[in-house]
Parts: sequence; C-alpha cells; structure tokens
Amino acid sequence: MTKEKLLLLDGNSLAYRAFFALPLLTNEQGIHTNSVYGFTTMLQKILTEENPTHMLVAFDAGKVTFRHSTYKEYKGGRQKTPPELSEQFPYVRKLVEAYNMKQYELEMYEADDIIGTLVKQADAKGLPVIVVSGDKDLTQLASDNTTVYITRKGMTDIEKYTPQYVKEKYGLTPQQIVDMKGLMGDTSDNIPGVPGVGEKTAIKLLTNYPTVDEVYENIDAQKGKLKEKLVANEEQAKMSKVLATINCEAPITISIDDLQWDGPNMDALFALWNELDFKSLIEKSDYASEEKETAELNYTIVTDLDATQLKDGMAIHLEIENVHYHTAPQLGLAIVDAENAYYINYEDVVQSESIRAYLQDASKKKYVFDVKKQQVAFARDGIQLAGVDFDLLLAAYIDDPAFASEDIASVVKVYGFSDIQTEEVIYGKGAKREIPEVAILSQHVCREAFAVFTVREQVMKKLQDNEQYELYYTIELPLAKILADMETAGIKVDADTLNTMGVELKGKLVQIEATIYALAGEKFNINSPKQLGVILFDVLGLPVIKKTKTGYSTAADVLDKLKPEHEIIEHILQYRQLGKLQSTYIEGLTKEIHEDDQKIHTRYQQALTATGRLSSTDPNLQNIPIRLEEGRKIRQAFIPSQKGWKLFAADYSQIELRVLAHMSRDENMIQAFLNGMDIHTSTAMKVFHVTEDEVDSTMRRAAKAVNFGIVYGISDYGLSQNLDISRKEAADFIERYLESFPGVKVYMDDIVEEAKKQGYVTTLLNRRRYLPDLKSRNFNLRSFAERTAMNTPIQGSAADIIKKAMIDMTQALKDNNLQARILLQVHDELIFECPEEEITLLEKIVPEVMANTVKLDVPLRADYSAGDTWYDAK
DNA sequence: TGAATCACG
DNA sequence: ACGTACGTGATTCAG
Repeated sequence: MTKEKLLLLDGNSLAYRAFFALPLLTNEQGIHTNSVYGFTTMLQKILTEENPTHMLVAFDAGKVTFRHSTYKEYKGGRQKTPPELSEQFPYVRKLVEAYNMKQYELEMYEADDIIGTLVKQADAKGLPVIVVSGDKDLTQLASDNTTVYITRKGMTDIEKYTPQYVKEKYGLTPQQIVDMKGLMGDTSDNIPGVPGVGEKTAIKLLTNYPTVDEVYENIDAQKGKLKEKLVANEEQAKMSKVLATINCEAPITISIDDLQWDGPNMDALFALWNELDFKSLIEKSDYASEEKETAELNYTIVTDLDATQLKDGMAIHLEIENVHYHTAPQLGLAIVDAENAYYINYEDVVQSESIRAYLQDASKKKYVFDVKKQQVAFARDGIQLAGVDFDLLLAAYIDDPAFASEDIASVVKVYGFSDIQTEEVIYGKGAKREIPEVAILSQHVCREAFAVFTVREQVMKKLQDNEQYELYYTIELPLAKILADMETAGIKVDADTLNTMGVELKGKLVQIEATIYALAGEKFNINSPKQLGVILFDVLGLPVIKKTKTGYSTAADVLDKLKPEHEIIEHILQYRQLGKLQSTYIEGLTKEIHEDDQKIHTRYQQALTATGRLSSTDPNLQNIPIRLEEGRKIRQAFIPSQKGWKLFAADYSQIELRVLAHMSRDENMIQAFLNGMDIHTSTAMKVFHVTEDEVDSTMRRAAKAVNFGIVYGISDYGLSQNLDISRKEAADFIERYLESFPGVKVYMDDIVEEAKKQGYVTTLLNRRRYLPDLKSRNFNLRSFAERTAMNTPIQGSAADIIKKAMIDMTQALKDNNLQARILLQVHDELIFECPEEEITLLEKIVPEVMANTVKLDVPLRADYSAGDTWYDAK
C-alpha cells in the first residue's frame, strides 16, 4: 500500500500567481490561458514528484470574510482583477474537476482557513501534508508534518518551507510568521502593522521577544523613535496579527476522508487541454503516446470487394510508405464508413476491377486526408481517383492554417478525436523507422480512415459557420487536383546542361578558393561562418559590423560593407554565390531528375503556409535563381517535355500592391494603377512632390523600398536597413508616404485594430489567420503580430487570386481544346508548356484569364513570354 | 538538431 | 525603451 499523503492547494492564489508569472497566452478562440497553463504545469510537476493520495483545492468564497468584521479595510485598495484573469477562473475550476480533485469553498472564509483547518486535522492524524500556494502567508502552517510549497517565477520553480527552512530564512519559527506580519503589516492584504517597522526590525524584535504580546509586555526595553511607534500602534499591531493568522477552526463540512484521490479523468483533462490549445502538454502526456490504449476498431482484411460494399460516402485512406509519394511504395487501402471497415493490400487494389472502378467513379463520394497525395499515388498505377468530396487536410488548413500537419493523428486531435496513433508511434522515427507488420499497419490505416469519417461533419460545420465553405469547395479542393496533375506532369530538365555548368563552376570555385587562401594566409573552411569569422575579424582584423547569437555575422550585407576594407571580401562573396549554385541548384536539381522521364516532380505543400501561399519541396522549384545572371542561367536547363513544344510564362504585375490599393481603397494609389504608370515612379512623384521627369533612380529605388515596406508592415528600422540610410531618414520617408496615401494609413491602423478585436485577419476569399500575439505583453511578439496583421491580408489575397486563376485557367485550356498545361506556380506566376502552335492563343487567353479571375477596384495585369527554355521565357 | 546563410516571391 | 521588415526551402557546419 502506498504511503498516504495529502496535497492542499490554494486555488485563487495559484491562479493569480500563474497569471502574473507568465506572458499572456490565448487559445484559438482568443480566450486567455496563461493562468490555467501555469496552474497546470505546476500541478503536473507536483503530482509527478509527490504522488499524493488525497487532494483538495480550496477557493476563496467571496469578497467579504469574517476578517472584515475585525477590520473593514482588509484587502482594501486592491487593484481590480484584470478581465484577462477573471475569464480564466471558470477554466481553473474545470481543470480541477478534470483532475478529479475535490474543490471546496466556504462563505465568509478564505482558502487559507480551509487549508489551515485541514492541516490541523491531518496533523492530528499524523498524515503528511503539502500545502501549495503563491502566497507566503501560508508558511505559518509549516510544521514537522506539513511542508508549504510556494511557487516562484515560472510556476514550476518551487520554494519548500519546512520549519528548518523558515528558521534559516527569517530566523523565526513558522508560528512567528504571524507575529512578523503583525508588526510589519502586509501591503498586499492591506494589513497595516506598525508604520515604520519593516521585515528587518520585526525579525530583530521577535528574536528577543518571540510574540507581539511579549514585545509589548517588555516595551520598556525599546527606546527612541521605535518605542514611540510601537506604543502608538499597539492596538493596530495586535489586530494585524489577528488578521494575518489563519483560522484553523473554520466550520468546514468536509473531512480528510472525503479527499481521497485516484488520479485524473484523462478524457476530460485531455478534452480541456485541447480546448485550451495546450499542445505541448498533450504531446508530453503519456495519454497521447505509445502507452495509450486506443479503442479497437473492427475491420476485415480483404482481397476484393463487390460493388454493393463500395458505397457512396465512405472514407478511404491510401497508406504510402513515406512522404515522397511520387516514388514511395503504396502499402494498402482502407475503406471505411460507420458500419464497415475494410483493408486491402495495395497489390490487391491494383488487381481488383471493382475497386478500381469505384475509385474512379465520380458519382461515389469519398472522404480523404490529402487528396493530392492519394491522387498522385494512384495515378502511378493508372487509377484516376475521382469523387473526392471531403479532404480533411485542406478543410483543417482553412479552419486554421496553424493546424497544418502531414500527420492525421495530430489533425483529428484538434477536433477531439484521439483513437488513433501518431505516425511516429506506428513507424518509429529516424533510423529506426520501419514498416510494421500487416496486423498493426492495417489496424492503423483503418483508424486513419475512420478518423476522417468521424470528424468530417464537425469540420464542415465549422467551415460553414465561418463562411469558408466556398473557399474550401471552389478553391482549395479543385486546386488540389490541378496541383496533382502539375506534379505528375513534372518539368523536363536537361541534366547535360546542368552538368556542363557544374564543371565550369567547379573550375571557378577551385580558383577562387586558392585566391582566398592566399589572401588569408592559411587554409580554412570557407563554408563555415565560424571559421570565416575568425579569419576576417581576428586574423585580418576587419571591423565587426554585426554579431549573431553565436559569434560574428558574415552575412552578405555585412560583407558588402566590408568590401572596401579588404580584397578578400569580394572573392568570398563570389565563392558563396557560386557555391550556392553548385550545391543547391546544380547538384541538388540533378539528384531530383527522375531516371525514367528526365523530369523533376516537385511536391507542392497546399496546407502549410500561414498566409495561403503554396510552397514547393523536393526540390523547391519556387526559388530557382533569376536575379543574378550567373544563377539565372540555371533556367536554361528547364525545357519542354516534347519536341516542337515551348515553355510559356506569365506573371502578375505588382499583384500585392494592387491588392493593397483595392483593400485600402486609397484613391491616390488606385489612380496610379488606373493611369497604368510604373507604380514605383508614380509613388516617388507623390512622396517627393516632383514630376515624372524629375524622378531619378535613387528616388525610384527609395519609393520601391517603401512600397515593399508597406506590404510587409512597415518599420523605420527595417526600411533603414534595406536602404542603408539612417532611421530618421527612413521614418521621414514613411511619414511622407503615408501622407501621400492617407487611405493606406487608415487601412493599416484599422486592420490591426480589427484583428485585435476578433483575433484574426482575413483575405479577399475569406481565408483566416489567427494572431494571438497581438495581445502579448511582449513588445517583440506583439509588434511582429501587428506587422503580420498588415501583411497577411495582402500576401494571402494575392495567393487567393492566383489560386483562383489556376482553376479558371484549367477550365479555359479545356474549353479551348488546348494541349497546353500548367507545370509550375511561383506565387505570382504560372509556367506552362504547350505545342508551339498554341502560343498565339495562349498569349491571348492566359493574361486575360489572369486579369479577370477576380474583379478589383484596380485592374490586374499579367505579363507573359514564351521560349525554348525557362530562361528564354522571360 | 539548430543556426547561419542564401535562393525565390 | 523595447528591436524589426512578410512568406518560404535547401545546404552546410557544428555541437
């Protein structure tokens, strides 16, 4: 039998302490959670360390207590409880409830008194007690039987008060704490004490005369001012002691036997943590990990199914060995609804006529997680997946882009479904990763499908409630199919071209390397910022312009400034530039060319970015060099897949600034776009009050930088860095800009204001991004969130527009019976390939579709060009 | 595994 | 006074 131990918590005091100890946090609904979070982490820690058998959380009952009849100013002058804290009290209660702990409060009494009374009972029984509070007053309860834990900053840092510890700290016994309070008072509870007597004096007095009464019985031993003060405040001192004394005779109606504790209600606790977004706790808890018992799901492993079993409205899940779905083996397929669950090994799926027909039947609705992945993987075996009506990955991403995850388990957990294990648990991680035996795998895959089936209605309802159904159903879902086709099509890359460039680069790199070593006077690893820093700043003694967390910064902007200082700099910059081309683009891209078709098949992440943009991986085809000529040549390796075909590229002109003009309704900016003039020049004219002819390149460059700055959520510092001017000058630019475009200023102010109010910002097509940090008390976090609030509607709306354009474009290509197809998307541009003879038609259709996909208060414009390589389509 | 760097929009 | 531009992914080094 385990040893009994009683844990008593001072609920109110701990909630207060946690609130002020931690930065303001909010959950997705904008409810503040820092106090509950601190309370939870503290509790988790103590429970693990102490294993109590009895528990109680005591709360203060109301404002008025029996102490007020002694002294009506008791706890007077206290600041009102901040509303951010008040709203958390109900959650603290819920938390205690989920932990299955007894909670108790008593009219007219404070939590302290409840705790004191129980401590006394426990002491009588010899039951060991731990009292936990944020309030040092409780330390008076310390005894050989009772230890008082006082939380320090961070909540998990705890000071343990035993009688010995009190003695060391104050030179007093725990019982004397109240005498000390009597003499020195307590500002937080508005206990007066003796004015002019502080902790030092109180301790000194009590060392000689152990109680307040004895101090006064021997008052003649004191002299001077101190004596006067003591005499004048005798009544007040004695009253103060009474106020500070915990009442251990409170008329409580519970006893220790009622406090037996058998551990938390994990389901309830888990649900609450979920609601409060305590993701780290969820992950840490055993409940979510391997030991967790998941409910058995009844399913059967079959080799075939007949048409009557393959119904409309089932969840399907194709399990693929790893994330690289263009090549990774397909393992098996689960087909699940409320009544049935089947698992079919992938070889059997490919063999089965009926299952193939079902998968390709658009009239049979299917629910999946990551339709693009499944579509691509099925397409490898000639199965054209159709009829997908629900994609949990996309729906969850629209619900909240922060939910993005490749792992079904973590996504459904957000919606309260936890009968599923994470992919890490099933496969293991890192080098230990391996495919589990079929029995485990099939169970898991069926659960994945069942999870999709289960949360579907809930997620769809949420999208409807938030008016995001249209974004989901008319943009993201159809886009997934288009992206799958783009990925499957791939883009042809000529390995020989890359190879030739690589050989040439290699020669140059060897030369530059030798030059650098000669100038440095020694060999070192140029690719190591650390070693390079030593050479530049210690060996060569160049001035240090910027430091990083770990040492000297050797970033390009720093090296640029050092150019005049030493010849070595330009060689290092050259080396870096060419080295990047070699490793990332020549070698990196070559590795990704598929043997069989000489193509690169990237994967677009459709549910990843916070703003709604796509991203591209393995390889990233959205950051192929263009700005510098040497790098731009890489694009010569990208070619059409067939003889007689061309590449065709079209890009939106200034889409983000046009979106800004539209959303801000700024008349000057709208006018500038209506005039069709170069926007940076026209900005320069406005800001510098000059005519078009008077705008020189410096002014245009400055105007361009400010335009970018505005889109990013401007700061004078950022602009000053970008333009390499003083902060003052940058601030001046911004001010003049905002005077020239007053609508922009109003818009920027409003958007932050509105985001603070509702907790999120939205885009043109009602995509959301939650910004809890807008309420942070941390300046950095808050400023960042404010800039994000300004940037996301712009970047996100631009992303919405091109996504819609891709859908419209696919339709237009079809309507015109063109062979042309979209291959790549790079945020504001689309790259196509097509037979040469279709170019003329594309030149008409593409810019038209792109310009008209949405109607803004300013025109949208797309520029375009065709060529034999991507380089030439410029 | 995280930091630094640099490629893109 | 606070310390910064927004959004990504790949490579390299080093602990």
